[in-house]
Amino acid sequence: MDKKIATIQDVAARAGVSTATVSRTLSKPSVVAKATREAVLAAVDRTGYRVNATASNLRRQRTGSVIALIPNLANPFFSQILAGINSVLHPVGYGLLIADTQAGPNPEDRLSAYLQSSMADGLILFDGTLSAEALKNPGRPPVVLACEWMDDDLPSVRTENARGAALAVGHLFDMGHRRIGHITGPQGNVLSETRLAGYRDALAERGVSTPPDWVFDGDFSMDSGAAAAQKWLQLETRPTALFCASDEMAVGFMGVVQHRGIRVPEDVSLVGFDNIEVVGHLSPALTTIRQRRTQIGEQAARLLLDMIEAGTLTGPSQIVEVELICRDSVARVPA
Amino acid sequence: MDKKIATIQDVAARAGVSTATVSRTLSKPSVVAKATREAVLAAVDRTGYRVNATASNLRRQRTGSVIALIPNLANPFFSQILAGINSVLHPVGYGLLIADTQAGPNPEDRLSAYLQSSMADGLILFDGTLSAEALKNPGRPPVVLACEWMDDDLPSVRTENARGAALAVGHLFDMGHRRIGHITGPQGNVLSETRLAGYRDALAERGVSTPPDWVFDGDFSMDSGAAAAQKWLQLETRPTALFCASDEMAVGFMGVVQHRGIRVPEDVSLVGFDNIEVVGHLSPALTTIRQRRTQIGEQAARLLLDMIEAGTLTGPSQIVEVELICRDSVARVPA
DNA sequence: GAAAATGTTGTAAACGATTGCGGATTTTGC
DNA sequence: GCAAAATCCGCAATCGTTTACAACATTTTC
Repeated sequence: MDKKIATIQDVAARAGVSTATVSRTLSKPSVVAKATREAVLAAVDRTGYRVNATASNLRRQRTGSVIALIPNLANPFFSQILAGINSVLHPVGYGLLIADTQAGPNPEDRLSAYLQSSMADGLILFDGTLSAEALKNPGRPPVVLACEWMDDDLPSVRTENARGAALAVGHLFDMGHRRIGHITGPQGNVLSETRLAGYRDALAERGVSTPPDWVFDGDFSMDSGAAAAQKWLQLETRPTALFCASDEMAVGFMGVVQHRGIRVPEDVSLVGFDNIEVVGHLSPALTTIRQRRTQIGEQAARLLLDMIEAGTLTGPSQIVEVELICRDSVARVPA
Repeated sequence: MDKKIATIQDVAARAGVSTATVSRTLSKPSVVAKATREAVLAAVDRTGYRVNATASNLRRQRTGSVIALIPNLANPFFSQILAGINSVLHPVGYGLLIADTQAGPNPEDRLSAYLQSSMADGLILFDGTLSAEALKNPGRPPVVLACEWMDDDLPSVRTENARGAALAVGHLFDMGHRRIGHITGPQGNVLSETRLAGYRDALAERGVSTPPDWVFDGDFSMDSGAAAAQKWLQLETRPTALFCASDEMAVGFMGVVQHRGIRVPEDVSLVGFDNIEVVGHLSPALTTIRQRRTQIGEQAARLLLDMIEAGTLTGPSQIVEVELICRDSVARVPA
């Protein structure tokens, strides 16, 4: 059939009009007369023409895609966010390119490269630790930060981290717990620090004080949750409840303590953060703070599109709500 | 500083050469004289020039990206594969576009759209149920199937599904189990069917027969594993062991039976499939069949690149090895 | 020392679309 | 019935590269 892929010229010839008219029929149908429009559409149909995105993008001085820069692609936390991003990008004709910042040697250089590469009309950045010089360059494409954020005034979409921590700790307190520990995220990460601060504030507010060795260093990974469990086991007086800065760490923690025969929640209560899918299927199902990942992705994409459209480098940061999901990993402590 | 983004013209002017020479310096440095080369590179440096990918792609009749078509982006199973794909694509200058096939209304049309969209030089398809007419079109870009495969002779990269099933069932048999059930993947899916067949063959080979209600319909999701558990609970004579066609279903199953106070593996043994990260942290840690997801991604990407390079629509299908990972979810049955 | 081979660079034509401008043609207003 | 306005469409330039071809200079070969 189609020996070659049809170009706009072929369509124009077939419909007996100029390429300009074909182009207009496809992009602004209202300006072309009904009869011609139909002729053109018929020709498009018969030739199986699809506009060549590359040529179109070149002429329109854009790329038609945005890049999501993710610290670690293998982390399932991001997949749902990507789905959210894609769901808004695709309908308006943008493609989603993905790249992991931590895969290569020096992440900052790679960010710079992406910023200048003219490969995308905008970026969504999931790694707040990156702060390339290139972000200062006024000629760069728009960037929005998702989840994390930076001191600079880059627009961002993030969740109510402090409130999430407060909800978690408050819930434990309300259930009678007074010995409440915490497993942190990686040092230097804004998420970790905000959640840690939220934990401290919530305790202080209620007049509860805790020894320093009840906060365990983690890095959001299951392994680090497991490591925290080892430390917890060695404590002479253990906290009766833990607020974990990520669900994954809660899973890691629960895995090792259960393996030791310790019961959750009877012997230790746990609250996670994120509400990743698996934690609802554990036994016990994990009580956690829900982050609406799809919504984060959607809002970040929408914000970025607006910025691209408006040709601006700034925009309104957005906060998405968290929610406490009560399941079975928290026990009431008898007074 | 840089008021406008520099073009190849700017560089040429600055270096006092033609644009052709600049282009050559950047792509085939060997053909330009050392002195000119250095002058050009210096000019590139001073102007901060980066080649405009869109223009380059247009001229070279390519797009510089490949699309990964994934049934469900929110499924963490794929993220590691994507990481693998990206790790081979990125170094050679290809971008990775992602799209989910099941997001919109009619997946087949969307596949066709992607095939014709001239948005990518090739596709990696993770959904073997799609069989668009467009695949017949000789003008389409190369496609490789990953994980799944089709009756057509599309090249594919997949794991040893049958052998995986055989390993799982064999292990259960060796541990003394004779009442072995199965939770299947979605109907009509090649993976489901191959694993189911592998399960049946392994049993037949050992002269074990099982009633039909010991194979439970699932769809790879945790929820379906949980549903299978409900059915299993209602059986009057229950299998003492289950081979689950996915880890996620094993997790779902384990969640509900443990919730009912049934012990794994003392009361029921489980073997999963995939070795997703979380199952190593459960209590008990899940015995499973490992699929090398990163490797699948890498090989699929490499295969596709070769096909793009060679301009062919076919290529050598590849099988990647599986491995039995013994953990704590299988108990020995006393003779 | 002429002819041939080799090496280096520039000229200019693509690649396939979009769009400002202006010329026809039709409609509207009076 | 005629000028003005509106509508529709084509011409041709343009986006930023790459690359066939030709031109010229320099060596090599015999």
